[in-house]
Amino acid sequence: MNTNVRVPQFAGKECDMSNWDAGNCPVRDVINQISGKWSTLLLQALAERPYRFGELRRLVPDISQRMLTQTLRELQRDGYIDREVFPTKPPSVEYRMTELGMSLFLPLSQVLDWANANHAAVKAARVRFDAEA
Amino acid sequence: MNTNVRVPQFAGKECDMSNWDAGNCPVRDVINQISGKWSTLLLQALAERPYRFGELRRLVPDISQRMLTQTLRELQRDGYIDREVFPTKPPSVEYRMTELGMSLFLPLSQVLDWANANHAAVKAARVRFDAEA
DNA sequence: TATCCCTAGTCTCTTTTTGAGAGCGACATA
DNA sequence: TATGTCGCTCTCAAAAAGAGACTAGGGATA
Repeated sequence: MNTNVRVPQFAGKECDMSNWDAGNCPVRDVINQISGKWSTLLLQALAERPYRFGELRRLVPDISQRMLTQTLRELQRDGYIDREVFPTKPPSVEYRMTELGMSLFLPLSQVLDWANANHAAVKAARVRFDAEA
Repeated sequence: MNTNVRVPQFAGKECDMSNWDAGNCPVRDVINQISGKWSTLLLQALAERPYRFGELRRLVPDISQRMLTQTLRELQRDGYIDREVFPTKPPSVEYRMTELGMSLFLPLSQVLDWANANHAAVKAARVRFDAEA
């Protein structure tokens, strides 16, 4: 076993590459949850204001109920959102972001901004790649 | 069709929620690619220095060759990394980050830093959630 | 009164994605 | 001769995701 593993720098901090296996790496443990297909989308919505289940479903038209429930539960489990049930006649459930979720969304929104700003460049790269292949 | 859709703010910019379906949303188009299980991990590695295929495989022990090849191709297609083949006797292939990739990694590394810093809080939230369930 | 719809899910079934592992071809080492 | 190295690709099994039916209890509609 190699103990002299390279230690890459990013943003001034170290990341121990000797434990990049799933179990030990904090980054992977956190990122794997929020890197799902729907997670960032829901975080983006809930960062703006609280939403109810059905509202989120209509907001993201191509998510299935199954994945919406599941993704919300995972985000709740990791402490990014809260789930509040109101015992109205058709029962209603509201999801809202926590402090932790907001603190995550701060850097995350920078990435979303980057995506907006550089979408054209990415699309151009795809065209180039597909042309020469 | 509802044209008066709420427009959430994040980081001072607008995101048109009326096209949150997969085809039209720039954010989803960009994010969906880099939100794979392995993408951020490989970007993180290649942000530090160029790596060869086998090096990456050893660095991320639990990735399959299939997913490593596939994820690298996708990152290459979107213009984040370059692939250079050296016709040595056992052929060697080097992957290195592009300018575009580096510009993405700038905000992305902020999220990775957040993950490092808040791993404990996330784990605590999980324990709390699992206890009351 | 019978029928429908609303809510926030769960359950089942099918399709897509991922993982585990073999094979490849040319050359180096033991 | 046998085995290992390189960067893949291929096949088959397992896991994850998507589509859609079903639930309960009350309110509105016909």
